[in-house]
Formats: sequence, C-alpha cells, structure tokens
Amino acid sequence: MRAVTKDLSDTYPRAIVHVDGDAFFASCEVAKNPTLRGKPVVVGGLRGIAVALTYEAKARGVVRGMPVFQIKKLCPEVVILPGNYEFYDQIAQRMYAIVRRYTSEVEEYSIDECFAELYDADPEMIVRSIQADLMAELGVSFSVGLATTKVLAKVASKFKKPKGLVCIPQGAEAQYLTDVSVGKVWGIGPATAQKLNRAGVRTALEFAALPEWRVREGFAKPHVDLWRELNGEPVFAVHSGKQGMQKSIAATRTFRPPTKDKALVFAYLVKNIEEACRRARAHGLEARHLFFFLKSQEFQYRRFEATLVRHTSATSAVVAAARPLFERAFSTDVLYRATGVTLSGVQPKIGQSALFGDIDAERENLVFETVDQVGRQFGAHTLFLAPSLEVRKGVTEKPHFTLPYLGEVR
DNA sequence: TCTGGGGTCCTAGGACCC
DNA sequence: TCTGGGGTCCTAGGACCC
Repeated sequence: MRAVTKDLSDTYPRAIVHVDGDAFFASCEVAKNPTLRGKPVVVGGLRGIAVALTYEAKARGVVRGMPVFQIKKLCPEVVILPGNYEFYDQIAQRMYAIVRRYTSEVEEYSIDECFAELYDADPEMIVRSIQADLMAELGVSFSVGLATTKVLAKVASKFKKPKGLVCIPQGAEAQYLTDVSVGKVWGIGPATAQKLNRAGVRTALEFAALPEWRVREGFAKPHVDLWRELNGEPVFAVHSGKQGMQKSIAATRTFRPPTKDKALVFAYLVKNIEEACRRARAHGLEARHLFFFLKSQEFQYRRFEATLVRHTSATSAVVAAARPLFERAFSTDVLYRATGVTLSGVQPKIGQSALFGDIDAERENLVFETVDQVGRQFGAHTLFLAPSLEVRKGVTEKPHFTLPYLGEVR
C-alpha cells in the first residue's frame, strides 16, 4: 500500500480509465433473467456460432466461434440464446452515463467498452467507485483499468478479468508488461506480431524496451505511437463528444450460393442499402456519399462511389444513385458472392427549418418516417423496396400497395 | 475455418502540376 | 526536352479492432 499522503500527480500525470464488460452479451442476458445466474449461457449469432459466453460456459470448454450443435454435445445443459443487440445497447448507454457522472471526458469506444480521463486528486479511488456503481446498478460486471495512457489502460483492464480492478501508476509498467505477449497489445495484430517475433521480440515489455531508433526505422507511425504509449507517453487522446462521432455506416452480406443472376445481385444490394439507411435514420444521421462494391467468388472487388444530391437517409435516393453504377458495373460472366454498401460523409440530420423549401426532401423524409414506424410496430423490413423482393422468396406473401418514392411495396 | 460483419486509420504509388 | 526534384491530391488496399 502506498502512503495515502503521496502526491498522486506524480503517479498519474494523466489518469486514463478503460472500462470493459465481462462476457458482456451473456452478462446482459443474465442480468435480465436472474434465474440464469450460475448457469452456462451462450449467446449465439449468425449461423449458429457462439459470439459470447458466460464464464460457466467457458469453464466447460465452450469457446467463441464454436458451432451450436457442438456446444450442445459438449454441454447438454447449456442455455443458448439468440442475442438481442438493442437490449445490449441500452445497457451500454447506461454504462456510459454512469461513467459520465465522474467526468465529462468519456469516449464510447464500443458496445461494451469506454475510455475516460479523470482529473481528480485520487483516481484510484474514483475507479473503484465507478466499478461498484456499474455492478450495483446494471447487475453486469466490468473490468476496469487505470493507467497513464490508453494502451496501458487497456493492458490494465485485461490483466485480471473478470471483475478486475488494476491500476498501473507511472513507473510500475514493467511488472504488468512482462507477461503480456506482444500480439495481445491493442493495435498489434497478427502481421506485426509475426514481424516482431521474427526479430526476437515476444513480450510487450521487450517491445517497449526496444531503442526508439529501432522502432522508428523498422515500423510505421501506428506502431511508433504504440511504443510511446507503452512507455507511458500519452499519444492517443480520449475522444469525447463530436470527435467520437460515427463517420460511416456499412451493410454487407455474403449470399449463398454465389450467383450470376443480375436481378438477384441487385436485390441484395438494395437490401443492404435499406439496412444502412434504416440504421442511419435510427441514429438521426444523413449521408453525403455512397460507396458500394460487388465481390466475386474469387474475392475480387469492384468498387463504385457517388455523391448524393444532398445529405439524406432516404433509401430511394440512395438506390437511385446506385442503380446506374450497378448497371455499368455488373458483368454477366462473373460469379458474385457478396455485395456491400457504405454511407459516408455522415452528419446529424439538420432541423426542419434548414430544409424549409426543399419539398422533395421533406416528402422523402416523411415517407421513410412512416416506413420506420411500421417497422417498429410490425418488425423491421415489413416494408421494403420492390427490387429487394427477389431475396425474400419463402417469406409469406402480404398484400402489396404503392407508396410515393417507394414504388411497389409489400 | 477456404475465408462474417461493422468500423477506423494509415500508406504506397499514380496522376498531375510547378 | 535527351529530364531533376519537389509538392498535392486521390485511390486501392493493408492492418487492425470489436
């Protein structure tokens, strides 16, 4: 224990916190349904593989990415749940709000993580309090790390999961980095880990101990930045507010089997556009640029982009921009396996007054507000554009009717 | 694993200009 | 122009993260 009278500005010239959910999706399910507590619980995602699992499931040998049928064989008593991202997002919003009670500098890094910067005299006491509040109010446990940089705070929060509370004051870095393999450091992926291993660097401490000139000579800027952060020099800022704003919205889908059918490929593309626009509207965002790609069975990409006539989140406007590009892009002798779309140049939707006079925009907005309302009431994608009908074979037929800007709708 | 889906950032190299 | 050395802007794609 350090003497309580010690001046903490020496130990934390900057106090960066990282808060990280423990088995987050699975924990949320347990918080919602307490009878699951203590049981092996798995949240399954696409195509029936585990995307999150409780520590009880982990203890029985279940791992992320394991197919559901295999999990059931391994552990018949396991509870498998489909996953409810909207609910997890609600818990995440409450998590951010709790951390904001202690500082306004909060970066919403992902659905189960945030960074924050503290300016208090005793940051170690504050992080204990944050962690206790999260546990008490959400019923979900978080691991919390405190250090002098973002990269070190990440090391700290990961150091003792679950329910870990690890503080790395200035000067104590080495003891925490010595057992961390270099590939586990935030920002070092497989390619760089391999390169470092070939150079004889295996742990985070060995990387941090390299002389600066070697790092600058052998690596690009991102890894020089990491090296500096591991050595306690703050490079990465905590991005709160506008800086943290989302810059693009993407929707991509691989289809099986791959196809040469032009109408079908276009239908998938329209479906992706619908999805991206729906999410943009849900977040009150509008986009200025459209990017899309067609991906062949050989993983060759053809990319296209267009600037939209104005900032918009109207599906019809985006489809209208995409259609002529698609017509030119599509090749009849290529086998396609996926399409994807990205809306970029994203900004919050401007108010009615600023749009005053733009009748087209007003009407489009109105139409899609209706679409979203119907979606909320009857399930997303109850209404959709006629071209994407191709991908909905097998869906029960509904009476169809026509709406302005949407064309034929079912 | 024969290769999911949603994001961000950086860099190498070509085109173009002086 | 038989051609040196820059800047700048753009794009394709790599690398990484959750």
